[in-house]
Amino acid sequence: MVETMPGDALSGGPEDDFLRLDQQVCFSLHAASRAFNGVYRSALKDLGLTYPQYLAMLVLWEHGELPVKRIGEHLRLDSGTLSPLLKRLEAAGHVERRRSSEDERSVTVRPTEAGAALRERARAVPRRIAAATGLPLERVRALREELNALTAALDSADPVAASPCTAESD
Amino acid sequence: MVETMPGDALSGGPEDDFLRLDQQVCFSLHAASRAFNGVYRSALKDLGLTYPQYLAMLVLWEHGELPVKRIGEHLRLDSGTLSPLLKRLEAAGHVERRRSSEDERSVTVRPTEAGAALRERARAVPRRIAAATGLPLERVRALREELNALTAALDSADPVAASPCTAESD
DNA sequence: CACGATTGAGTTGTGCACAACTGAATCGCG
DNA sequence: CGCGATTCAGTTGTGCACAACTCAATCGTG
Repeated sequence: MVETMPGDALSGGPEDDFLRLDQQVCFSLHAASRAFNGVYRSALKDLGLTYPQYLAMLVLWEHGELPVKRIGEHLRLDSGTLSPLLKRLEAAGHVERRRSSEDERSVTVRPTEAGAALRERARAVPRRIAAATGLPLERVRALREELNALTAALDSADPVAASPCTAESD
Repeated sequence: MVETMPGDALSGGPEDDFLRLDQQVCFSLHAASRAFNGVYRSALKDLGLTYPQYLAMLVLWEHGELPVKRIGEHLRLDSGTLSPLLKRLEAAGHVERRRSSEDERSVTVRPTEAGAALRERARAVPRRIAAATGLPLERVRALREELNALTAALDSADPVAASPCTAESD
């Protein structure tokens, strides 16, 4: 019977280095994302928003009024995630949803007055987050660029998750 | 009645730049994490593992046998997340759980033979992921370092999410 | 030894993410 | 015009993440 002990001869190949390195990258990303989420959780508690709800409000504050579809494009989320999220934002009085009269399939979302007022209170949030990162702004900017490039690469490499028409079909 | 139009005079302050930049950083991280998840979803489909389950198996493959507590320390996850995840891994026949005889509170988890065998098939995964990132290994390593530093900073800045004894109490 | 505090795993409830699907509205081509 | 294909929002089901909690085992100190 073969014992698969850690550090054994069985796990000495370069494949395992790959495995280990790889694990670090994706896991670091995963952990950093959750750590950010935790800090936002604290920062947003006063506003009664979760982090994804905050992202949705950012989009709406910036664009004023958008169909669900457009919000999804900004956040890279589909209706399966957005519909319940927006319903919760509506229940909390932050947004208003109504069917478009031009296209009855579409639902237009926009901040209520209370939702717009919330923006003022949200102004304090980014400062807290920036302080928590402990990084200079340039560093943050560089990191952002790299992550965006990485996301684009991953999306285009994964024909399932990416937009169906992204891959060249010629 | 005040219209809060996008790009209006109301949103011209430096606060909004902060808001916008901030949104980019955390959101980029969030999006990259989800993009990674999507690629792993494809790569792990054959193995019948989700991405978090894969992470747990990586830890177990490396260490051979661990109590739930230790797995949680490696992955930065608590029992609320791990317990159901490990039960699913057990139901799939990948791991075995049993109460420690030394400390009846503790549950020791280790790969079954089938779970250990799965490792061989998992060796193909990192290559696929590395290819999908389209980044050279050095770049990946640098990114990992930065993300780890960021996570550490965020954890220490958030007294709730971090270890209760992290903050100095003197 | 006794008893309060702590530790470890598990459960419950909420919310996010995503695949797969439904159903209605719209589009487009014959 | 008519009818199949597409688009959009929403629903369902599964799984992860986390807060708050339960409960039993263990520890520490008197």
